[in-house]
Amino acid sequence: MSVDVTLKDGSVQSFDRPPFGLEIADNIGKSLAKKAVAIRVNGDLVDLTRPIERDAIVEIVTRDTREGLDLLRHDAAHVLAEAAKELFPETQVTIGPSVENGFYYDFARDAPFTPEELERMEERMREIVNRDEQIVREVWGRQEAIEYFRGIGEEYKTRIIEDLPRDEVITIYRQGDFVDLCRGPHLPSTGRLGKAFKLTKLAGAYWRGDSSNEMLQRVYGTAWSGEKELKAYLRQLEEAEKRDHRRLGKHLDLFHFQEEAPGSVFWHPKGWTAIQTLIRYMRAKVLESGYEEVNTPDMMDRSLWEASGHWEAFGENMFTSDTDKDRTLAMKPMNCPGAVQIFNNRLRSYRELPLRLAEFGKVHRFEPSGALLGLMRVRSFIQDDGHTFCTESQITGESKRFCQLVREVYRDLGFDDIHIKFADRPPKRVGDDSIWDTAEKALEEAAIATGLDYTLNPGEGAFYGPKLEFVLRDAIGRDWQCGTLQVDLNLPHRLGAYYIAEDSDKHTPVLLHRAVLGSFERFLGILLEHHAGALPFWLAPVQVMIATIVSDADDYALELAESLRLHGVRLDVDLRNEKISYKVREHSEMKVPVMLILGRSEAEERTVTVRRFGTKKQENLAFDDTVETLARAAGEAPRSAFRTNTP
RNA sequence: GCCCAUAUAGCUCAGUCGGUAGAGCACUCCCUUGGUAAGGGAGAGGCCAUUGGUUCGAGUCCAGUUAUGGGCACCA
Repeated sequence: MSVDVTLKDGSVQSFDRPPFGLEIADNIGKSLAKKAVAIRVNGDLVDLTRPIERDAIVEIVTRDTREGLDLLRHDAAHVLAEAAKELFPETQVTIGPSVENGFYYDFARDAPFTPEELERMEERMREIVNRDEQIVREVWGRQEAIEYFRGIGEEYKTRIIEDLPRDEVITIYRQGDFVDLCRGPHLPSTGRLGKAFKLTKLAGAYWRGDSSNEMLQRVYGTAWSGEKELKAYLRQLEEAEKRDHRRLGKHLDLFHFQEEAPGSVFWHPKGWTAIQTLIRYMRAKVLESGYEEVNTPDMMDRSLWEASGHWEAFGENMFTSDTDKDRTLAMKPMNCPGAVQIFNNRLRSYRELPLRLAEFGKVHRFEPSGALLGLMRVRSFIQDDGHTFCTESQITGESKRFCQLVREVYRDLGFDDIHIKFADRPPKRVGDDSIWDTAEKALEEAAIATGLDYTLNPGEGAFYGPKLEFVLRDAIGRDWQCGTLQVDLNLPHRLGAYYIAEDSDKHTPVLLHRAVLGSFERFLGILLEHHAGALPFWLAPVQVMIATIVSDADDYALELAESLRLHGVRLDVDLRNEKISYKVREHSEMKVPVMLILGRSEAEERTVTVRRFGTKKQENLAFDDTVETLARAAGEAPRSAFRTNTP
């Protein structure tokens, strides 16, 4: 019996018996064999140690590919499980997949692991790698597997097997004395894992991801194809930590949190300036896009929330007040019911549609304590909210208009890498399928019209309608979901909204909920991390710092400051008795976009030395030119503004 | 909400075996007027998150609470 395998380059290797992936790799080259982690046989990933029984098209998968790395990480999880079982035999294993940047394994045991035990497990993992144990695949009978795992007290593994489909082939991987249920494939031996891994953290995690189940002990680790990659990853973590908006918020004196108001921000003057600048910008953009701005009450009677359905669905996350003994008032977690009241306040004609109401409303949500995270997840925040009342046939046009707005805003704010997620009908929903058809088609058409990438999230829509979600990628490659467009086929009806159509009858409008930035608080957090704290000129709380070299220049500095201030430039003056290098250092650390440096010669010649953030270059300008340039920059739209922080 | 960790000066952090709290930066004052990332000196600043317990004695050990962080669950 002979087997021919065809390689990626079209060449063929012939064997007179079923070959192993390892042999094929070896025939191609030693270095490839060294990097190989699996082989792709007619499209399926297969162990390097498994014979290839018949002719096939094959491709060696190496550790430096996406798939190879996943496999490597999965192996790391197995080695971790082996280490845990050796050290703590009473611990039960459950599941251990590869994840982005690494892997984890969930264990069941009475007491959580301690940080010391984490270290011991990592040491043991290195021993297991050094032992270079063969990893052997075996096919077992279903009953045999259940009895085996039950016999050794592995209840979770037993349950996993019991829940597998009847016809599933049960495969077992054996490495040393450790035997685990696994689909595979795996490396030929533990030695191939290499040294580029590290256990990183301990966490609790619910069995099967369900909070009503017991909590397991999760051990996270990271693993890479080589030590260079591991180091690069650890460096990247450090970089992300430096950009952490919580650190920057403190350092740049933007905001703080304190115990008395968990999840709510104390905005300092500089932080609030940035927020207000963002709001001003968004206000101009939405007015330009055909919205009118409204404002609705922060607290409204419980009955309204019952009518809207919020009380039942989200009541547990709403703050309430019983100051008035006779009624319960609730803080708004969303602005939409208020917007509907404005729509309902008088009879509406179809001629008014689409009616676009924008609201920069502050909402309060009682988020679970464990969910709070700096500015990213808070209990009260300002939304750049908007509600459009329209007819079914207007959904497409309105959606396109909104997608256009989102694109412009994101581009203005410096985000060019954007994609859209389209969430269509969930199994449980309200409304006829025909109107879902219309709504989904409208959103999809609008998404396509943007020319941006979009992906389908099947069944992820809200019960009241499908939605688009706008995701942007920041400077260090992280994705943030910010904008959203949701069609609501439910709320207008629930709150009795209607308009008089051409046929003189009452019709229920469709409501579009939409936000571009989402929450101003969170978006500023994203901007801070994106820019590593160095906000662009138009957004910087302090745009210009005037620093003197000698006190003889003080009067001149104050004159320049006054002139710039009159032209709308946000600035500070540093007349302190300090050396100029000291001042430069300090204001550079505060990431002020422009420093104007004044010494004796500037004062005498009525010039200004300009130093922009991120560069050491100095520029000497006349007094009037400086004022004019900076005044123009301060008045300009964000995108075209004085780009000072991109050297 | 659940699991784990953490909480010391405005900030970043040290504090051994339980014996009355320390550094650097920032701040105030003095000297220095110096040309592009830290000039020098002096001073002030702490109910060691909070409540209780153990102890002759607690920043330190134990328990509760709160907040924060990392995860899980949640995210209208």
